[in-house]
Amino acid sequence: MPKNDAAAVISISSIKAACKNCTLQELCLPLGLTDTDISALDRLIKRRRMLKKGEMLYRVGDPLNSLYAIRTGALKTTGLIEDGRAQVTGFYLPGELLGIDAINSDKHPCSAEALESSEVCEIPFPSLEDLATKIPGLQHQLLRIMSREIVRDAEMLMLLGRMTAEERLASCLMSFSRRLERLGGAPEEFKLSMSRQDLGDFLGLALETVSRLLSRFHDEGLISVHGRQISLLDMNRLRAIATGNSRENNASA
Amino acid sequence: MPKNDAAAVISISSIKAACKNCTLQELCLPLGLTDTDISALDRLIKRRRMLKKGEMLYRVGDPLNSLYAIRTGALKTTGLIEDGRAQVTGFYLPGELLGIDAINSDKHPCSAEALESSEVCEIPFPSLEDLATKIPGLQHQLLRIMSREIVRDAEMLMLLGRMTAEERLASCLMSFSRRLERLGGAPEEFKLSMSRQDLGDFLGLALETVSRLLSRFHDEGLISVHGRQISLLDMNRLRAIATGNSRENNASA
DNA sequence: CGTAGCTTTGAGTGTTATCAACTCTCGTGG
DNA sequence: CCACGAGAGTTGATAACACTCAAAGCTACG
Repeated sequence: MPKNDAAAVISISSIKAACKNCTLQELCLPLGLTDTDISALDRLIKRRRMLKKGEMLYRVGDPLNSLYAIRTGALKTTGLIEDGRAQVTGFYLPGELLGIDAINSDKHPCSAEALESSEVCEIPFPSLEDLATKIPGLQHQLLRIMSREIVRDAEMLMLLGRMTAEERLASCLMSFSRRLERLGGAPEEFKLSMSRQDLGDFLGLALETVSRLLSRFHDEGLISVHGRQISLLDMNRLRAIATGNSRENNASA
Repeated sequence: MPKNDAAAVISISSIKAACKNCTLQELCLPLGLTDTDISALDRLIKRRRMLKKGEMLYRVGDPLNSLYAIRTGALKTTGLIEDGRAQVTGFYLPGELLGIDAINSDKHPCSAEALESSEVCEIPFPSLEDLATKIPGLQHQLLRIMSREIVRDAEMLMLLGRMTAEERLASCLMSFSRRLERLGGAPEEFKLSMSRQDLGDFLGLALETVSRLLSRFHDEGLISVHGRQISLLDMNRLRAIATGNSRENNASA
């Protein structure tokens, strides 16, 4: 059975413990640190935690104890409005850091749920903060990661505020592609780990709209869709749509 | 003439230089620092910079040299999509920190423009980072501010993704009210420093929609609008609208 | 006091949500 | 091994909310 949840996103061979041996090192916290610094960071990592699909890593209101670096799998974070409406605030892939939005109030302002079997590194926050004062490079890396999150959120604001449904979906597909490529995967072939509903809740669209759009992109030869398996067939046109560069020469069938 | 641009947002009497004497201390970077620590921080602040209405503090792509703490006035940050569409990614009031989204790439990913005459403290970032390694409290405060920004962005994501135009505007008004109150101003009476266009570009709405909605809120007795002068007359109902708690008992006139 | 920009208001349109039915997929148990 | 059922996804019809275009009123500044 080559069909493996975790492998769908990226296959990582080194299950060895230490950050030192982790393929994700270049994306994660230790980027740019010396070997001795990484060892110090290593000692902090409390344990690796396995999550099954649907399992919650933390919930809204939980106290902030640790940040989580994703090793394998995929998670989503969700905020809540009282009435049924849900907003998915983000999808998180290996090498990305979860929980930094809790630093402000010492409580998690959103919930994090595994979209597939996932493995995360738990990093006790007080220890991390303490270590960061001793290792300037680590502090800088922490600030950079938080800043990147802010930039990414700002991009989402742009997306939700000013883009059409078509542009949002194209944007989202390109984003997955880019991030997967960074992880060493094929940038034009991947399996979505989230439902159409999740995708819609992320993009501010009804799940039906997501479905219709995927079908349309498929019909137009931009992508190929088989359930959650996606192939990007025409990245250039997709990119053009995502960046709004297809508003005049719009070849809408 | 009591009508003063800066005073419209908040009247600050202490124009004295040091953070030590700054009314905004409790909102800004020095929060929770000891006197000696604040003095150290003080020595960093390069100069206070005055901005006229419409003046740019920095533009997309400018290298990150400093962060900016707002003393008086108000600014907006804007991202850009090629074709005319603009997204206002945030409005910034006194006590708030500008530029932290540039840490990730050492370049400003958005532009910042003064909405009225404003005064900002310029904080050279490398020095700040350096000092933060020496003062754990400062590092923590920096992380907290960045985390707060992430939380606020996530709230905007919710707003843009799942809220109706009505809810967005109510939300926005309540946000201004809350932030102004924190600054010591009256929470139900304020003057918007931005145009309907800016408001629309922030909320993901057409300026006409913003205008219509303000008129409707006015007619319904929720607020009073005279140009940019706003009074919140029924905060409770406004809050209910903002949080989506008025979806059944909707008293649309 | 005139002009330019901002704001309001109106009419018509379009994109996307909603409601609804049907199909597909996959896992479970007979 | 096949049938069944539940959840996920697709597709269609209809309607609403917010956009666009347009014109007139207002404000503020030179």
